[in-house]
Amino acid sequence: MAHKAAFTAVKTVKAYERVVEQIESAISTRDLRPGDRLPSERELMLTFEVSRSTIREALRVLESTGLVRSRPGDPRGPEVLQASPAILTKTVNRLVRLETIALSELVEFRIMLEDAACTLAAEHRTEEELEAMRAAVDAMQAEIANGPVAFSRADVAFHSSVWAASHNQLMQICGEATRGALIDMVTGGLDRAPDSATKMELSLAHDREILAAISAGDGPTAGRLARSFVIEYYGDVISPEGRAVQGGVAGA
Amino acid sequence: MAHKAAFTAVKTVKAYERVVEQIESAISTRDLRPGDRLPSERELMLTFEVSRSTIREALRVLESTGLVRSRPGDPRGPEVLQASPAILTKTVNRLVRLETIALSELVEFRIMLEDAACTLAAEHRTEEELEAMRAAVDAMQAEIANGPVAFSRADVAFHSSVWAASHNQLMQICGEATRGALIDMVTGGLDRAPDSATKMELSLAHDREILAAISAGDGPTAGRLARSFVIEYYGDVISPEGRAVQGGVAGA
DNA sequence: AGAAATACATGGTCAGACCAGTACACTCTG
DNA sequence: CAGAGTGTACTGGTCTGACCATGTATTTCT
Repeated sequence: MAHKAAFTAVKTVKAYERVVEQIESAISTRDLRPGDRLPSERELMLTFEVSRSTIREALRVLESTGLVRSRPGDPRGPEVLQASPAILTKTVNRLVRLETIALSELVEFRIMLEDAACTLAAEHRTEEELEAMRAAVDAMQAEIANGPVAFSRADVAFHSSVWAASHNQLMQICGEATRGALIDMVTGGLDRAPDSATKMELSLAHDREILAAISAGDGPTAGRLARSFVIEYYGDVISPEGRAVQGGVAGA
Repeated sequence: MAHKAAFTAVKTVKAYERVVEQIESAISTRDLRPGDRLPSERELMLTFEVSRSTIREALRVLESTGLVRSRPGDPRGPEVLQASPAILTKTVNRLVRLETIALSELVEFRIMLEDAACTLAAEHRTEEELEAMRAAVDAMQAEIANGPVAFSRADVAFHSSVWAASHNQLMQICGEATRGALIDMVTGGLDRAPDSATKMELSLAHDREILAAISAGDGPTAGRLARSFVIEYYGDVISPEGRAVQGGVAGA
């Protein structure tokens, strides 16, 4: 060996991975926007100079990532999708199910989110958003008669309206993701539907309290209330020592 | 129509999806455990009675989900992997980048995370983690002489150790993601390296304060400190009205 | 002009082939 | 008998070419 050259490691990059890489990067640079169409598989194999199998494998991973959707028979080609927290939910779910992430962590995270969202909502909400939240609470009231499932759906809608009022998309996204994951994990899909009318009334009362604080612009109170209600709600599913119960409540 | 039968919607399920489904479910029921080997693609195509392309597409999505890894030439077949939150990081990152998120929202989110992480760290940290944090702070001290870039790296390491001590992987992941996004947005990659020794000293002093609170097990103080330091750090880059500055500081 | 039938390209799946690479058993050697 | 070197069978990665059912867009017919 003449030179002690600074060679760099050579990693075999699979062809389909490079296809994924390029398309993904085109999406993240906004060269491809939601609603746009990718060329057909047969065209892609020409531009990337690979076989259709390779193109298809790339499309499958893009599809599993939620970036793209292929529909058979559509001559316009695969569609670029709008990014959605749904995929996040699925991933979190899997991790919780595989016990890589403890349920208590999820609840902790949820507490923090709910606190922050309510705090911010109290400070940033517009009149329209306030109106939407009031309407959501009224809807909950109305849905009590229609049973726990309908009520839970209305409850979810209320919380969504709060997140929207927080004016923070990240919290909205994480909120959606954790809600989805918690629902699936805790009850297998029923959102811990309150089993009795009194429980529904209680939930409703809680939400009314929060709404009042948000309406009054009292961020700290809104946050504290949200925090304690989540703890109450999920108190029975967190770890025995009650890890998630602690954590900065600090309520004066 | 004789009967008004309760037919259920029929969705065309693609073949590779059913393969994914079955393997994934086998993993989540622990029928397949990390380290186990899947049959080779050629065997799988026999047991599932589909072509190899279909099997491969299924394996690609499982691989992109981080559940499985295929290596060429390995006669033992694809390996079932230990589930890891790393995959979540990628998803969160993509979401943060794809969603047009205002800088102020990112900072807000960051404030909330840092607060919660420090609060939790103060309550859950072990002795070892405390030691790691002390070591990280000492490293920062030492790196001051080596310039802002080295110092920033050490600073990041300290915060990582705090997140680790929070025992909440979700916060850890979101913390990493927001840090990355903030670095990209604010400076295009330089992590706002403090430009003067005095600024470095200031950062170090802040971190020492936080560490002291964590060490004392004083969650509320640790959280409040973290919050105010992040605000101070990013105060000049958030929106004029200082939206992100508010929000539940509620410091006594 | 509106409705019905058609044409065509698309994605989903399959079969069969070739190659480079790895794990493992085998052989040769000391 | 132990260790180093060789071989080989089978793996995953990629390609070609084919068939089908389906959805869109055009054409045709009324």
